[in-house]
Amino acid sequence: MARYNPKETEPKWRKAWADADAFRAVMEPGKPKYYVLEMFPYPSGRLHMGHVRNYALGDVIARFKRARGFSVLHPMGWDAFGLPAENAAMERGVDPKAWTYENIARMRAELKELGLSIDWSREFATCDLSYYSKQQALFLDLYERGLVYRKEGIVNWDPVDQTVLANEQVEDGRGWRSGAIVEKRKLNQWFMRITDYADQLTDDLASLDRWPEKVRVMQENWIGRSRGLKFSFDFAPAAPKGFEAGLEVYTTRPDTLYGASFVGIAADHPLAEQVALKDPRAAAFIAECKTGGASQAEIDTAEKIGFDTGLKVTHPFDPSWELPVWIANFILMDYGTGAIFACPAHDQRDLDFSRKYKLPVKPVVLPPGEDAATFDVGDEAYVGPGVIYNSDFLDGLDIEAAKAAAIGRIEAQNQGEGATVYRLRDWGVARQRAWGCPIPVVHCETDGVVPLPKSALPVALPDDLEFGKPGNALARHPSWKHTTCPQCGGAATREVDTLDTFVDSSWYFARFTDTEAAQPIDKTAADYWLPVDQYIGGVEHAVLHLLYARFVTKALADDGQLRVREPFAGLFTQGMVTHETYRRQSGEWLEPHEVEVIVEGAARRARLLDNGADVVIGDVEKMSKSKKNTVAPEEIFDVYGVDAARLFVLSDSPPERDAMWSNAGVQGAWRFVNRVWEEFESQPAPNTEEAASRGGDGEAATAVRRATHKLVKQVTEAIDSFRFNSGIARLYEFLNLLKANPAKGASPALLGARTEALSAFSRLIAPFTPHLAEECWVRVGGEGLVANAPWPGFDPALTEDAVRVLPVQVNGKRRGEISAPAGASPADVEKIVLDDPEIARRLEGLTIRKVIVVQDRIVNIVAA
RNA sequence: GCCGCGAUAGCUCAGUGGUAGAGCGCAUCCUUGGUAAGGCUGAGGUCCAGGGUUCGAAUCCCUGUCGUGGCACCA
Repeated sequence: MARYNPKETEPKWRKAWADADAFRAVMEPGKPKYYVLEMFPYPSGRLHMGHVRNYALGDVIARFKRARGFSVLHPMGWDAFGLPAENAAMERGVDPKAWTYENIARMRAELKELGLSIDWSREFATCDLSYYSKQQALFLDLYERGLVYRKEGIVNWDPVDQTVLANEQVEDGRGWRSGAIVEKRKLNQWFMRITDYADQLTDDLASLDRWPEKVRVMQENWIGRSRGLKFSFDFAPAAPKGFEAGLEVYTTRPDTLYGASFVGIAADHPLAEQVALKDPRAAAFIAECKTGGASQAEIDTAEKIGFDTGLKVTHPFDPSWELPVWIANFILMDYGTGAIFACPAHDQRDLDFSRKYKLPVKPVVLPPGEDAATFDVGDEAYVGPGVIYNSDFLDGLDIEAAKAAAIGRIEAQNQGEGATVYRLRDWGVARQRAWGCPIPVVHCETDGVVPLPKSALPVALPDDLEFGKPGNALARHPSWKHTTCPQCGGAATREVDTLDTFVDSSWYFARFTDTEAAQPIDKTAADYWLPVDQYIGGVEHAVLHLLYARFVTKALADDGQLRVREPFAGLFTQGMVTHETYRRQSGEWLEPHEVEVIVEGAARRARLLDNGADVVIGDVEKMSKSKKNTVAPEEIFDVYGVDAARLFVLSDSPPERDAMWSNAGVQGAWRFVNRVWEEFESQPAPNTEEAASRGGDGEAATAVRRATHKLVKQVTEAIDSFRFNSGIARLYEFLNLLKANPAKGASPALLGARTEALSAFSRLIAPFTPHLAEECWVRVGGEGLVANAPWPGFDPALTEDAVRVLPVQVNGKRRGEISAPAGASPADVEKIVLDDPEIARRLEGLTIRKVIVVQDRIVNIVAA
């Protein structure tokens, strides 16, 4: 008997799919559509196990939906602009474009080896002129709608990558790629008005019922909508210059206004700067605030410090009540108005500050059950519910009513109004990099910033960029930027900034619906295919990419270019692929293939393959180059075949959790592949006589038939609910059942049942191990490709057993079992139970209080 | 600090009110012309802890412990 040979069969079937053009997506009116998309890869040049898992997961869905009769779109492309290409150019003197396209070629070959059901005719890279020129047209559309603008602003500057970063790209005060401490710089910058959509982006999260709750919460927190009151304090006696209108503050707790203790402003507030001009001590204090570290740990532990400006403001509800104005280091200029009123009794930060500087602390919210005469806050601010007191006209109200009343009074006094404030800032989209989509705008001495007309597109990148030194190679190109102004015809220079690569990825899913269209987006194709029914990728994009894509989709919908207002109806965030780590005694990391793991009973140890030296087995961690705990997919494909690798990453754990790669695990999957093939080979080739005898009686045949129908049901449900690992577990079990009912010596009835079973089985494994499935499908006499075969159905009647074995409990303890027909009435079952001699023996001397029969499940007798 | 998630066999995980399961690993035995293999059989579990609801709890509720992810001086 021939061992299953993936090296022969796998390429053969990939060729068969390509020859048949099996995965071309076609718009078919009257047929339900399904758009499956995995987050497209950055062409780093190497496929890693994370990719294998991501694309295998998507492929299961795509193949399953195809078999279920959907018209499926499952495309692939490349997120190809970005810094790594420029870094490679700088380090190795290669051309970023050539480097990128070579990487794409290599990764495409590796991806194709995975046997994915992808429509490769739609492939594109974001660095293709045919893509980014369309993006330039979209940029102009958004510019025209006022959603793109330019302003001087303080930006995050990454000194290592020499570029501006969006807020979302700064983590703990460091650049998300370089890890360098981010500096604040004042620059002219391009922004997209994502804040215009802050409300929609928050509200529409509720409609994304097939998104993980976790991601929705993260986006909601990121947008950070809060409702409160903006109002101005009047100065007493006289306002400083420029503040005649008062000092504007924002609060979410207007109900606690009578607990006010002081007013605080950020160190970089304009008023603080003005005070510093006259008072050197204030200037020194502000300088001190700026020396604090940027990392989260430093911010957390930073002590609250303040400086009394000597200025006073009057309380809005009592002109005779004066409050001091302090500069405080814990107030942020870029949130709200950069100024607050402090109510220490009900805000921990204000309380810490007030205790330190001996400022008054007056509680105004009385917790339930406390006595107004004795209640006091110690060192812990009270932020819970309660009744307002010590607060004049607000006394006796609950918190929500008091908020409304206070806002009403402020509005009546014309001192301010209820306001909604967001944490979200506008999206800075310009990058000072050459390997990106050029911004289609020129700078003219006469006309200023002038967008190009669409007829002047595309603005192509030059092919002869010099990457010898850091900085923007586009800016220092000798001729590229020199052009003429489309308005006055005079000399002008091109914008040398390029777009953030997150712009590239915020509409690519729409381009996939028609990659040939002259317009950026073909309305007919987009209306047919969008939204993406199932989007799959890493949770690390929960905020950045997924928020930008939602914003751009809404903006394009408002521009009439898209019908959908949300791009991704379903989102699945898969876990990472992890692996054990290994180190020498000296602490150096070791690659898995340098190590031999030895199992001794329950214990495991490891040694170096070279010289047998002891190796320390470390924690299981995400595969990473730095810890050397990676396994190259190519090497696995070579040894075990693609199907075994796919099967293992899919079977190991639930898709949303981390999957631990292990050699033993992939070997197990490989053994399964072989055992499956063995089972198909042991079955006599189908002929009409046997096909006619399908079904029939005989206990084994019936058992196999029932198990088959149950299996179809279980696997179908498992795939539908993204529990691929448990679907595969059922397939493992089922194979064991087939082995227990072998073809050798089987009755015609059993052979028939086996034929039915194997036919279903070959289709059920197709989403997971597509090559093996094709081979099995041929063996079982299937017509055409299993990739085109319909999903097996099941007979619900056959998924249930006719006779049930019911456990019998006495007082909750299992005391025996009885057999009863499925669906037997409680009275009938009770009779069977009470007639059972073993049960009767257990009940001797006891009085039966109650008999509980759960149909087809269990019987419990309560007795004393 | 706030919001999640998890804890079930040695490992990775199913099981969401009704007899505690799978794969891998481990052990015994068989096969030694599927052989960097295959097969039979088996051992192995206070379902994290405590309390509650229930005839009945791994499952529902409460409290706690440990691990893990995200957010965070956001007024």
